[in-house]
Parts: sequence; C-alpha cells; structure tokens
Amino acid sequence: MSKEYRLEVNGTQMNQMASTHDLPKQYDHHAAEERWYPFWESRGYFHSEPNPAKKPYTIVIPPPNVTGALHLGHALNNTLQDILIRRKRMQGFETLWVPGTDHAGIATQAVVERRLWLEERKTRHDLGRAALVARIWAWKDEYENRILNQLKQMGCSCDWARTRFTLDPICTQAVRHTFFRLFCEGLIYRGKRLVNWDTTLQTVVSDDEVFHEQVAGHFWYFKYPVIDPRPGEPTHVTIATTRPETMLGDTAVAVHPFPAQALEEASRDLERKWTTASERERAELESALEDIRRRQRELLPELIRLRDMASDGRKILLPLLNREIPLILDLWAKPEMGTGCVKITPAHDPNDYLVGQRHELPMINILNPDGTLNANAGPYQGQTILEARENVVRDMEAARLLVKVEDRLIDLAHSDRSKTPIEPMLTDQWFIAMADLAQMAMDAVSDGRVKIIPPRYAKGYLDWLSEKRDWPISRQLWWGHQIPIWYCETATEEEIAKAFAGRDDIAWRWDEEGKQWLICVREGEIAEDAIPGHRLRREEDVLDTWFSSALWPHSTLGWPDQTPELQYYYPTSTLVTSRDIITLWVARMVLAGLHNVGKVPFHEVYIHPKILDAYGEGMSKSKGNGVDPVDVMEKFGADSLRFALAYLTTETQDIRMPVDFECPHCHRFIEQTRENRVLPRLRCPHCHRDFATQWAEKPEDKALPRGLVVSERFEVARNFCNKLWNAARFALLNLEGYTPISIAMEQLELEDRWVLSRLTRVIQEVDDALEQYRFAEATRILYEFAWDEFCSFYVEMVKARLQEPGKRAVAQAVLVWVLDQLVRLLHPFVPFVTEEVWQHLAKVAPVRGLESHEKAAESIMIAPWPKAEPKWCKPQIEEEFRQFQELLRAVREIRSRQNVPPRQMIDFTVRCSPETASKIQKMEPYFHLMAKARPAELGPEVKAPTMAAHVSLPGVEVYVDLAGLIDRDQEIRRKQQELSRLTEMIDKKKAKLNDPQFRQRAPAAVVERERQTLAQLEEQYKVASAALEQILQVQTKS
RNA sequence: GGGCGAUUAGCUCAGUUGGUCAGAGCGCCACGCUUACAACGUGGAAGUCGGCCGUUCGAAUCGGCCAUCGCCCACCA
Repeated sequence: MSKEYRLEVNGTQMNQMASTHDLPKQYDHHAAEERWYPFWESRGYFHSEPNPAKKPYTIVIPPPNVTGALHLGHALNNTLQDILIRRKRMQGFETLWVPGTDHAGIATQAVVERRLWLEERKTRHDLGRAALVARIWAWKDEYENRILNQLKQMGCSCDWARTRFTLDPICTQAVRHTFFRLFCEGLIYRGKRLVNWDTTLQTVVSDDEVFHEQVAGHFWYFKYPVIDPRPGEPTHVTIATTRPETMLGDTAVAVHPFPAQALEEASRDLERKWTTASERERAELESALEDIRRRQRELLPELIRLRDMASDGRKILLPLLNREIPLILDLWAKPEMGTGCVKITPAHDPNDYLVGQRHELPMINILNPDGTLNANAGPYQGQTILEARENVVRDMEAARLLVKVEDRLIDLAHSDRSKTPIEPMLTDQWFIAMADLAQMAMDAVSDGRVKIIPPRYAKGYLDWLSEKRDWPISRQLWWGHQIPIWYCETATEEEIAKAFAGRDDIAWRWDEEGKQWLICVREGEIAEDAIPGHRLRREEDVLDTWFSSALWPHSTLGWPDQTPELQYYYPTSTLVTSRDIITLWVARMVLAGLHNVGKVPFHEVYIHPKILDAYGEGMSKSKGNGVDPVDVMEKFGADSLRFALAYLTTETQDIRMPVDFECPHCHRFIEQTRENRVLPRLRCPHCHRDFATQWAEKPEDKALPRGLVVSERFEVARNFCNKLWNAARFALLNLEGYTPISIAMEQLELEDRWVLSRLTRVIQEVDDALEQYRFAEATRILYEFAWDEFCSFYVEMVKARLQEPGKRAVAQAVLVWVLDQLVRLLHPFVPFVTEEVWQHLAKVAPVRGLESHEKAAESIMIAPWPKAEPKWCKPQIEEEFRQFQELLRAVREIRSRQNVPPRQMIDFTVRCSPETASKIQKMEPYFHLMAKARPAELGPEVKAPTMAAHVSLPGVEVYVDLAGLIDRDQEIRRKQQELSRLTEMIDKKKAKLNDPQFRQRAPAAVVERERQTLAQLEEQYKVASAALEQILQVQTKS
C-alpha cells in the first residue's frame, strides 16, 4: 500500500466526517479522497477471487511504461476502465481489474542511461550489464510506485494483490514458455536484417521509435569511371547521393533495364494526374513533366548505352577504394530520379539491400557500432560519418570526379530517444514467422470473436496483419527478457543429445548460416559447460518489449499453469486502449492468446480518443504541453478529472484540451501558448508575480512556487460535483425525523411521479449508452438529469412539502430514494463524492426504498446498480410537466423583461382549455415558489387584461397584469418582433403545405403535423396581434 | 502515395434511424448573495451547420467533388 494512503483504517472514518449540521457549502474533494480510498481498500472491495456463483467481468490494464509519471492520456484510459469495472461490480459481476506496469525496454534503459550520463558522466559500458540493470530496477521500483499511487489517487479499483510487472517471475515464466514453444515449432528463426542503428545508444531501434525530420543537406553528383570504356561509350557513370561516405560500401551501380519505357510511363502517369489536379498542383506537374521531357532528350541516349553495357556485364571502378563493382540492371534505378543511375549500398540502405539480395551482391558493412568507419572503409577507417563525408567529397573533388553539388532538403530519420540520425545497418536478428499466427489473429476479428469498437479501427488491424511481415523480436539492450538461446559452434549433435538426455525442456537446432547450434531452454539457465568439453555462449540480446506485452492477458493470470484464475477470468471481457497501439499491441495479444491458450484474449476492444492541446497537437513531455493529472486532481479533485474526461469521450472526436497555468499566487489561469509553455518561469499577468514551471532548473527559478498545469475544461466537472454535493446537502438538512415508509402510487404528487419517471428513463439510457461504450452520452444524460431536473425542479418543488407535517414523510422518502439512485448511477464516474454522500445518507436514512425497503450497503461501491422499473415510466406525466416548465419559463420571462423586483409577487392569467386550467391550478404553489407568481384567472373565458405583458405558447396564452408597471415601448417592440417572426414561419409553412408534391409524397402523418403547427402559429399570431393592438390603444388613451 | 477522421454560436463540443433539432457548457449582456449551492439562480443576445453539385416533397443529417486541419501506414539515390 502506498505511503500517501497509509491512514489509520480502524472504522473511524465515520467520525472523521463532518456531522450533518456543519456540512461544508463547498465539496471538499481532498477530504473525501483521503477518507474513502483507504476505506474501500481495507474492506477488500478491489480484490477478486474466482467465484462460480457469479459471472466474471475482467479487464487487464494496458500496463503503463515505468519510464515516468502518468499523463492525461493514461488518466483517460484508466478512468474509462474504472467506470466499466465499477458499474459491473455494482451489477453483481465478479469483477477483476488486473493492474501492472511494463518494463518498456529501450525507453526505460534510455532514460536511465541519460540520467547516468548527466549526473555521473558515465556510459552503460562503464557500469557493465549487471550494474546497469540493477540501476534500472531501482528506477523501476520508484516509478512503478509512483504510477500505482497515481492510479489509486484517481480512485482506480484495481486488484492490487494481483499487480504484475512484465519482468516479474510470473510474466517471465510465460515469456520463457512461449519462446520455447515457438522455437520448437520452428516459428522462431535467426536472420539478417537491415535495422535502424542508433550510434549514440549503440542499439537497434524499432521503426516506431524513429522520427523523421527535414534537414538542410546536399545532393552530390559523382562520376564513377567505367573500366576500359570502348570507343563511343561513356567513360563515366554519374550518380547522385545525399550520403557520399556510403560509397565506400557500394557494391554496384544500377541502371534501369528499360529506361525509355520507364520515362514514357512516368510521363503518362503525370498526364493522368493532370486531368484531376487543381490549379496549384498543375504547376508542379508541369515542371515534373518538363523534367521528364528533358531527360528523354538529354539523358536517355546515355542511359540506353549504359543499359547495354550493363547487359554486357561491364564493370565500374569504385573511386577512392579502387574496387571493381558491376553495372547491373534493376528496376529500382528509376530514370526519372537523380541521374537515372543509382549507387547500390546493400549494407546501409533498405532499398539497396533488396537490390543486393536480388543480384546476390556482396554486402559490405562500413560502420562500427559507435558510428565510426571500420576497416572496410580503407583509409577512412576510424573517422566519424561526418568526417568521412567531408573527406570523401574533398578526395572526389581532387580526383575531378565531383560533378556538382546541389542544396536539398533531406527527410532524415532520427532516433526518438537519442535524437541522433539513424544509420541503417545489416545485423543478425531474431524473428517470429508470422504467416499462420497473423492469419489466426485476422480470423478472430473477421468472424467477430474479437469485436473492435468503434468498428472502423478493424480495418487498420486487418490491413497490418495481412502483410504478415515477420516480427523482429531481438533488441540490442540490457533491460528486458534476455533471449533464452545458447550458442555452441563446436559440439556434435550426439554430444548435445547426450548432455541433455531426458530433458524435454531443452531443444536445439543447427543454424546453417551461423554454423552453430542454437540451444533453447524453457526455464532457468544452461551452464557454460553443460556439454562436456565445449563452451556455451548465451545470446546477449533481449526480447522486444511487445513480446511480453503480447502475453499480458494470460501471463498475468498465471499461464502456462492452468490456474483457477486463468480458467475463470480468461478470456477477459474488455480491453480499453488507444488507437496507436492497435497493431503493435492488440494484434499481438490476439495472436499470442490464440497460440498459447487457444482462445482470444478479450471479447471487446474499446478504442478511446486521443487528448490534444489547444492547437490540436498531441501532448508530450518534450513539447511541454502535457497536463499532469496530479495537478488536475490537486486543483479540481479526482472526481472532476474523471467526470470531465468521460464527458469528453465521444466516438469520433479526439479531445481538444486547452492548457492553462494556474498562478500559485492569485490562482487565476494563464493560457498556455506555444511560446510560454517551454519557459522555466512565468510572470502572472494578473498579479504580476513570478512562478516556476516544470522547466525550472536554476535554483532561483526552483525557489519560486510552481504553477499547476491544468485546463479550464475541468471546471464544468468540478462545478457539477459541487452541485451534486449541495443537492445532497439540502436533502441531509431536511431529513430530520426520516422514517422509512411504504408508499403507494396514489400518495405520490405530480412531481414525484415525474421525477421517478424521468429517473427510470435515465437508468435505461445510461445502461444503453455504457453497454455501447458511449461514455460522453452517459455522462451527459446524468449531468442533465441531476442538474436540470433533479436540482432545478424536483428539489425546488419538494421544499414546500418538507415544511408540511402531513406531506413531509412521503417527500422525504422520494427525495432520498431519487438521490440514492442518482448517486449510484454516478458512482462509476465520480466515486468519491458519491461515497461521501452515501455515507452521510446512511447516518440519517440507512433504510431506503419506495414500496419495499432495504438497508443501504456499507459502501456505495458494492451497492446494487439501479434497475429501471417500467411501471414508474409515465410519458403522459412527463408531457404535462413539460407544459408546466414552459409556462413557468413564460412567467419568468415576463418578470425579467419587465424588471419586476425579485420580491414582488405578480399575478398572471392564462387563457387555455379547462383541462389545462385545472392542471395549472394544481401547480399553484410551484409558481409561487419558483417564479413568485400566482395564477389569478384560468380558463377559456379569460380576457386579456388591459395592461398586460403577454407570452404565447401552443394552446396557451399567458398574461401578466402589470398596470402601472408595464414598460409599454418594451412590450410593443417585443410584440412587433414576435409578429414578424410568426409571419415568417407561417409563410414558410403555408408554402410547404401548398406544395402539391409535399402533400402527395410526404407521409400523411407529417402533413397532418405541419397542418396542426400552422393552425397553432396562426392562432398565436391572432392573439399576439390582439395583444399588440390593446397595448397600442392604452398608449393612445393615456 | 494509401487509409481514417474532423469542419455546427467568440471558444470547446453534442446532434441515434433525413420531417419544431438548430442545442449544451464556457465566455458575453441584464437582474439577483431568495435559508442546498455566487463553483449559484433567472432571463437575454449570438450560427445561411466549411464550399459547390446532386438524391429527395423535404438535407446539419444521405451521395459526389473541392477546400482546410489532424491522425495512421508506406516511401523518398
């Protein structure tokens, strides 16, 4: 358990709560959070055990990297999971949410190495493998703790007893068993591959750890001499390159086999594009076409001659090294690019590698791991890439082989971690053959065993898998699962078989290319001298992080052991994640689950939005635009963080989140901009005092108070929590003498039936939305019900009855019941404030219900989820109520526009049908209470008072007699506006109804509705113009 | 280059199956500290739903094209 939550848990929580009489007016989120999380945890609510009596509902957390603290994206991800989990728990499922963290191979190692360098000026080689790994473990412990605490602070109801880490013994066992099985099945192999080499970290980085950046560079044109040119033949081949130094590794020059056709095709292609291109694009196309025509005129003859020379098997002399290299024919040498001829460096360029394979060219690696040139570079050995580049260019120039240099923007690959340029390099790597595995994973989604939500994301998943590219799994790192392979070059198969006789946990295979035995062991290690007379050498590389992540849903449950957990909880129910790891992670979990367990890892995958800043950019630490969930919780509370995020989780949109600094002095917000977000200190424009930001490094900056980084978008949620708190506060202050009573439907007042009907519908709608992962919709429904209906109407209306002894008991019972149901519905979203309310309610109204009663659960967390009772659903009452609300609004509008003093009671008269009149009559006290207004005269015979403000509603005319108070001009203006609006609408409707097409083709019901609307509008017009007439007359008389 | 998404009030966003759906919150204006709540209440102003064309009796909603923005994948001697 975390330090932050080490609180005395001895059943004294109740005593720490404020008593009903001094409930604070503002909800104190800090107090509630500190009080209830330890309470839940101590009661063991988070813990789950297989329980055959219940259905399981399981989520495994996408394990956050132990690289650093959680960001807002994590907050979103985990909020949504907790909402699902808490609701299912209340619904009676046996819910398990497995928490954990990911070792995140290169990312974590890089962070620790960077710190090692900054603080101690040491590299990992100074420390050695064991010591570095020990350092990373220490780092991991610190950050894992921090991450888990953040999750707890957010209220996440994970089963902490089952916390896993991708490098812990449980996960390690799964990794080893998986690797061993794949090895035995022949699905793991060793091969050559061109990798992204990071010369600073001296490691391979994966494609997704590479970013591209445009840098200013050059395009050098070199001439390579042709060996023994015949008369009339070109004496040189001209090539162009952005990387002159790589020529030292050249093993061929390629030319296109059909240059004329290729150029022809390229020009046809451009012409085709021309037809659909816009003005602007056409200019570009035109110059490209022009270029091709020029090539056809000037370059083509030479290319054709070179092509012929290539078919003739002619050779080129590679300058500087004086190596003989062939002139080859390959489609890769596009005549519309560069000089039409291309140098081939198979060991240092992905495309050239393919060419090299096709032509079986030698592959010459010219680089050392640290980015200096090796012996293959001849005289340039030992130089850095940049030094070699300069020297090669200088020497080529001296040899008069440099034709020209052009400036050019180059899209250069950089390592995400070290920010240094990537060198493509040919190395030995381990792979998993994907053909069959990928197919299994595709089938699982195609046939619906795994459902991806929203469904559009299935396409990317299927497309990516359908390429069935083998998965490179080795990484030249020290932090991770070391590949369980031992090499032996010298032993014979008999010796190996003898040494490992009877061991079914060891397998071996001859590696023809490496001329060595590959020996794999399922668990533990093999001693160096396990084979008498020979030495075994262990593979140093570790596995790709995603290898262990792929096993997460079953490894965390104990696989390969057939644990009760695995049998009960697997397949898990839902995976909640973001779209950028659908392929890297989701796809691999599906295939690993199918391969290892034989079942899909989860039934549904919910892909949630990404959080962007005000500029629509993704948030990141390096950009400085990240919002820290801890800051948000400090300022607004965990519930507000959660509620706001859920409120923003719509299906199609990413979440745009303007970022603000909070001035620590005056607590006002300062908008974050691209400029100010990277500064170490800022001056508050309101109070003109300085504060520090996350970038503060200098002591004088760090000494300043730090401004929180938050977003104003959490205010809505904070206000909502406070509103809810105050509604509860109202109830608590009015529950004196509460006793549970059985209530018959007949005892209920209109507002009771209305609010119960609305509640019933809300339960249905929230259930519906959440089943479909429509978090924003569920949140919105609850927000609007709680605020606009429960608080603004029900609570207001019940006030009077709470003062009447005869009506008090029923009013209390309904009030408590609706509040009870509302906080249950809200609990998954805002667990702390709802628990706070729940516990307060338990003190004054422990037994609640309408017809039947139940003692409330000791925590809302384990209280049953509300059920919609169809019998409470009363559409007619809702309709009546809607009319009341409109009328109330009309009266209020008159008050407001006539500036009637707030305390002054006004009378109003209503012309309407007798039925409506009697309904309005019943609502009398509410008009009094909510609008300081009194219905004086009601019915069909009511005449408009001579001095009146008037509002017209369908079938209802409302007048307020304001003799002496009326602002005539105001009222006249208003009426005129209203009349012109009505005229416009009437004209539109008439035109529509006069259209024979409409009358014929539209459904009869629609036509009828339009007809009725028109009649209403015309009636309103009549009344309004009469009212206007009357006011005008009054004016004339006076 | 391939794919996906977005464009609705000053800002951030809702709008299920085409027919009172033009909405919310913030911001703004006016009036209110009315004994749950000023983190509040009441009322108000504000948008030719990115543009064009089509389908339809009828389009924010369906189709096509264009523009702008964003994301993913591939590629760039």
